Parts: sequence; C-alpha cells; structure tokens
Amino acid sequence: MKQDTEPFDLESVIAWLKTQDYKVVAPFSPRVAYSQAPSPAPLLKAAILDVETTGTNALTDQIIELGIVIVEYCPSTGQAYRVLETYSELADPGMPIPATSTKIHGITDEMVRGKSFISAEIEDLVRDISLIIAHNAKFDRQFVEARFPFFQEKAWSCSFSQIPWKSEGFGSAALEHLLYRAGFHFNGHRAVVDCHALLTVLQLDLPSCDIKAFKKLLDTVQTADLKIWALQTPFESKDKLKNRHYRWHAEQRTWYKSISQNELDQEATWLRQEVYNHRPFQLKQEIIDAYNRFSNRDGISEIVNY
DNA sequence: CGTCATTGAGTACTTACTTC
DNA sequence: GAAGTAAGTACTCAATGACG
Repeated sequence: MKQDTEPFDLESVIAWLKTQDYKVVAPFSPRVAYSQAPSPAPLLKAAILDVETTGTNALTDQIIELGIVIVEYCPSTGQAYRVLETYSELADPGMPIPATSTKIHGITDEMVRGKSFISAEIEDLVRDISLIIAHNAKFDRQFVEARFPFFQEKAWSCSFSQIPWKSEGFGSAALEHLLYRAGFHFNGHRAVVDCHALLTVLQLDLPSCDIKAFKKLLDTVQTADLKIWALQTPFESKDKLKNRHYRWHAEQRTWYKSISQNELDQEATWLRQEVYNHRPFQLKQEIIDAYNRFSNRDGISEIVNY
C-alpha cells in the first residue's frame, strides 16, 4: 500500500515541538522570491558567487564549479526581492580532482568530463552587476579573477569578514552554522546551493542593531579603508607602534596599519606627537575599497608628506 | 676559565577561524 | 593538506654578570 500523505499533520507537529522549546530545523531549499512588498527605494542587483575548486591554492588549483545567483535588493533595508537569474556550471580543470577536495564537494572527474565555462556567457550575466558577494571573498575572488579577468573591475564584498557575526551572537561565521541559525540544514558545498544559502543567511536580522545582515554588509562595503605605512620611524617608537596595533613589515622594514579614512587626521596627529617628535614625516597610503579589497593585485599607493 | 641564570630581541610555532 | 588574520606562547641566540 502506497503512502501518499503524511501520517500526521506536519505543521501542527512542528508548532507543538516549538511550544516544547524544541528547535525545528527544516531542510533547505532555494527560494526565488523573498518579498512581494513595495520597496522604499529603487532596487539594485547583486551577484552572489561561489566556486568549488580542486584545492585551496589559487595559483595551482582550478575552479571546477561556478555558481552565481543574481538577486534584486533594496539598498536602504537590505531586503532581498526576486532572484532574477541563476548560473551553475561545471568545468574540467585539466587535472585530476584530488580525493580530499571531492570529499568536500562531491564533484568527481566523471562529473566534469567534457564540461567547460563559457566566459562570454558569464561576462554577460554580470555586466550590469556592480556588487559581488561571496562568503570568504578572499578565497573566491582570487580564483575567479585568475580565470575571468573581468571580475577585477567589480566591487566585492565578503559576508564572512565584513559582517560581525561573532559579536552579534552567532557562535560561528561558517555558512552551515549561519544557515542553521536561520532555521535550515543543508548538504552544502555545491556552488549554486551555497549561493542560495548565503542569500537566506543575509536576510537574518542582527540583534544589536536590528538591521539585516545584508544591510550591514552594504554599509561596510561603502566605507573605504586606508592602509598606511609609517616611513622612517625611530627605533625607540616601536613599542608605541606595536601597542597601537601597527604591524611590522619585515621586507619593507616599516610599520603599517589599516584604518578607516576618517581616522586619518587623528592618526597623523598621534604619529606626529608620539613617533616623529613633531618633525616632518612621510606616510605611504593606499586606499582599500570594494574594488581592490580581497584582490591579489597590487594597489596604487602614494607617499604623502606631513 | 667554566657554568649558570637573566635579559632582550627576534623568530617561530600554536591556536582558532574560514574557504576548497 | 594552503593561506590569511591575530593574538598568544615558546623558543633561540647572544650578551652580560655572578660565582667558584
């Protein structure tokens, strides 16, 4: 005898479990729409991107799967609206896929045989997309830029490092854990599923500021940082620099630090007083914004006299 | 002189995260 | 397994001084 329906009412069982303080975690399935409500601001489009690779070294390993989800969102609230397009493709890396990698994502040599990315297709897909989002963008950006140079021109953001998950009470910033906190479990590590999972996670509210994680990410993306190298610092100021979280660059033999742009004035004042003893000094400065952050390319720096 | 402990600087490892 | 970040711990090295 075939069982067509549940032998009980699933919805009421879940509702009852919740009253008993159980946490119900549902199987994750991608959504195509997150809100039907009118948006307070014109919608923009972002691309959520994830790669599966043969390993972790961007110089020697290859992308074997690329997933992209194009979503429209409200820039003032971080509310996601419709998923407009999805891209999911495998590609033969031209090398055997190590067993350790297959163990993570389940992708085998068999599965990629004869497959390849059509670069122009991907370029078309992201042509009018200004923001790329990845979980641990440092990882994905290196791989993607090496394979598809047009991604160098994009603004990138990282949902792992640019959202303060830990201080917002999420025990771990791993995608699987965050999705669990959103009420879902999944067998992750396939590119496009991870993208959908990330989108779901980005719709979580951050308790302390009562805004969506997506909105927090958008705010962080807007702010440029400044990497400064304090040139020719006197030896005896090393402890002061260290205490102020400067770090020693052994090759260049300089102390350096990342600050936000609006901290520059007070940083220069501190350096003048505490390090350079009111003498003229020079800083090498490089602007770090969404266009060069997480990229391997060398940024453009300038030397500024103070 | 030989041995041992101390000191400071610098290096190197360890741990804890994430991504594959 | 790699690699980045960051903080912390451990180790090494050379110099120094006390001591017998």
